[in-house]
Amino acid sequence: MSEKLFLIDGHSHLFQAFFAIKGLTGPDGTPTNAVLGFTKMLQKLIREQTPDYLAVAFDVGKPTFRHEQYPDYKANRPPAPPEYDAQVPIVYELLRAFRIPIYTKEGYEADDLLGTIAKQVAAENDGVETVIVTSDKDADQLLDEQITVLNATKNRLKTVDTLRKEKGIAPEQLIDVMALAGDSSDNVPGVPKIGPKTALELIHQFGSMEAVLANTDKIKQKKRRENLEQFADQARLSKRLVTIDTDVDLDFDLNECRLKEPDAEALKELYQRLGFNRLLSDLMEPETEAEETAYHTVDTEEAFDSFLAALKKQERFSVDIETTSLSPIDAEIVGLSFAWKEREAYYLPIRGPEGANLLDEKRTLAALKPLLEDEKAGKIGQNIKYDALVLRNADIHLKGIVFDTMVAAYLCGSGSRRYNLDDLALTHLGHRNIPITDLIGGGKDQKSMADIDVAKVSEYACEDADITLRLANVLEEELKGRELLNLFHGVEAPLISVLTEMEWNGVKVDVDFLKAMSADLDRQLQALEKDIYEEAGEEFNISSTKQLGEILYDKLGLEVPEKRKTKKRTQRATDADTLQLLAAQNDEKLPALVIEYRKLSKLKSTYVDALPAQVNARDGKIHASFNQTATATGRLSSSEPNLQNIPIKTELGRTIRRAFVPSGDGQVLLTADYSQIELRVLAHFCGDETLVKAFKNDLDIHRFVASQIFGVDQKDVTTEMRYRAKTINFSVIYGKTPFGLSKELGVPVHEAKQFIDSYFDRYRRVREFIEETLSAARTNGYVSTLLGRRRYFSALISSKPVERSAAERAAFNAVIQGTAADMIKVAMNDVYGHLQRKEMRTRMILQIHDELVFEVPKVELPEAHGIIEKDMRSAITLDVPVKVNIAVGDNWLEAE
DNA sequence: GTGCATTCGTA
DNA sequence: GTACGAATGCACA
Repeated sequence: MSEKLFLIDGHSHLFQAFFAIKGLTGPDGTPTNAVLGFTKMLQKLIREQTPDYLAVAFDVGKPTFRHEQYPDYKANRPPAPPEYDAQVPIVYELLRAFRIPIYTKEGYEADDLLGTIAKQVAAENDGVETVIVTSDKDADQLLDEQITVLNATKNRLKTVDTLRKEKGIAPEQLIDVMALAGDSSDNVPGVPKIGPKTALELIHQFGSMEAVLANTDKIKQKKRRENLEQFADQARLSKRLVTIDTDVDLDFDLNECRLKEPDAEALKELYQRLGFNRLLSDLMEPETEAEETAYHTVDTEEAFDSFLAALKKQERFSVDIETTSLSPIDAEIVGLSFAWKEREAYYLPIRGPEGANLLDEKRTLAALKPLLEDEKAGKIGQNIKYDALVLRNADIHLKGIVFDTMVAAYLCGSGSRRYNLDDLALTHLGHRNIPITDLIGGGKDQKSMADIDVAKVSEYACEDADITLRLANVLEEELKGRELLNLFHGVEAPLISVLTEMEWNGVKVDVDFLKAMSADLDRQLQALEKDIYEEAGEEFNISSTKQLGEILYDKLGLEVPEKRKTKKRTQRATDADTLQLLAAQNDEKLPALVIEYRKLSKLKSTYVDALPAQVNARDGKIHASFNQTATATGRLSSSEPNLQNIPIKTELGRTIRRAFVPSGDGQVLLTADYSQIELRVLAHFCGDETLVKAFKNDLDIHRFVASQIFGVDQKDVTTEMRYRAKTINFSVIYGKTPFGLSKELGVPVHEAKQFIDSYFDRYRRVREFIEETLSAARTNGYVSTLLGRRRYFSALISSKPVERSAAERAAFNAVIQGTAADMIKVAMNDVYGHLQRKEMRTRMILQIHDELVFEVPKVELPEAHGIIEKDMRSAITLDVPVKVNIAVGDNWLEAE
């Protein structure tokens, strides 16, 4: 078992704490905020990381060797505030009380000392791993097999591997990247026009800075090449500045750093003086376990056998899986925890540090598989879709999902939008969990759970299973009280398995097609960029709304169109509508060019370049997340990437859909979308005879409404009339105001008001239904969808008209949008069930609010078509017919 | 680095 | 006017 040395960059943490905590002083008025933050960090580090050795390094404010090379080094740093300086000696005192050695050396920064110590320890002590604790990313250059870098505030551990994964380079190459890019906060010059991204690209391409500088002839971009040639020496200087000196002449003794018990008396005295009462009381009496729990680690075959026998007897149990990754598709199982009785739980360790007692992965999973796949054994989880996906990776199809605390809490609709276990435990159980970040950190490069001490993971995992179980019991009652049990057990819980399967399936993407498209867009963008600079008379960042505004309104002197300030009124608007106006009102070509530029760069950055980066290397597919607890109305959302906003409205944009293809030979894509679902829902709810009849007769609803409000025959409806009717139809669903409609249609407000009035005159029931809905909502405090999904509102009775109207619009819309969401969710469950029972190979791969996309083996096409159409149409019976349009093609573009 | 603001893609 | 998520720039610490 190797030993661990933790080397802390003192100022890095002290400074962070200084800004993170505000206005804290001791009894005598001395500022103590930074000291408190530092102390907490230190305690947490000692508690959770169990260092064997610990040392802290500080900068001393004297000029360093870097200043000698480059007097402007860090010249733009404002001096530290006096409240900060005053706390440095206190931290020295604190560290002495903790009996932790402090290292400083004139002329050097803390980084240099940490680097020197780390490399020295690595060279001289085989068994000692060094962890550098800092939030300064410069330290990443020190990474090697025995040296890692920990950000203690974020609890994120960097290793050679994570650096390679993240940036695709080795630690020493990082120096070159930083040298080329420079660093504005340290005033390292770098090479002009080369930022971190470009620098990384160059190093990828050439391997090192010197190689870049020697091969500038291979660089296409003129300006970039010139800069690299002209500023080569500046790059070399930058490299000297950013390189951490690992060869400082320093008296270092590892033995001095061995962690000792703190000097309790000195610490007590210090805490007292600083007024750290909480820490003081912790020091006096150890924390008492508030709740008696029985958490067990099952780490032998015998223990597992009796555990499994007990588990089999349970009607329902909670399950939680610890893994090595947040992304289920590449997660490896670290362990599983189970609970069926409150305050009791079991943890099955599968992976752990060297030497830990573990269960065999294959045998354990094989033994659990029948039970996990047994529909009759009820599974309870927190975000159990994640666990289901992890198990799916191990070829276990989790069945019998009866409760998900995250989904239940979402349905109960606190509107909090945060449904993580820790918050739920706090609000529903008054229990404070061990935060996961305490164990493995947060963010995207978390420390691997597999490297954490099994006993610790066990405690954490058992708590999770236990808390999940206890939460389920509480939330089930809450659902009941809100009459949400049917919606939960009938729709949302079954949907979890459907979403699991959909995410697991993923969607195949033609990367080559997108790559070609990217190159094409790139050429067009470069040409546009050139034209724009010419029109503007200077180069600027076109993507910066601020800079663009300055060019348009200040330099070119264009007049700001009326009502064209941005929402928060911080700037003058430059959105597409505004630019369109500017183009129409002025002689300048610039606005139109910028519109075009924006269009292309949006497509390129958001889709054409972003999608290939999301493709999973193992199967060439994108596995987006379909989130069940993200929206206020009951819709799903999609993320990483969002596959619910793939372009369709413009010719160029929609060609992106050509890249979405079936994953196997002999398959096609099938799309099935609800026609006018929200208007049908509206017609159903309000029961307006005319509207209902129009749908029963399968009329073009916009044309029909146009003929009625403009008083002409349907055959005489012009394109313009239909367009206006369509806009009004949508306005109704979104909560109409004459003002908004006038803007949308480009007609005067009074005219827009006339449209709305004549709409409501014609469809009286719609107006009445809106009034009834809002009246009930004011009484109840919530609105309900057809299946009883609720959304709560408080602003409906606000005395501020702006707030009140906004709430009214959202409330009414939530009924319509939410009911449509209910319908497609039911349809998804039904279709999935049917496909499964018939053992078909047709797979659901996407949901876009009113549309489902499947990949279908051609031989199954007729049957799949029939099932999908029927299940979608009959998901919920309305008083109007439900229409489903189905199309088939070799890719998503052709299947529309 | 984080969070806000702006913009823009979808239903 | 409803409901989202992502990319970008930029000010903030």
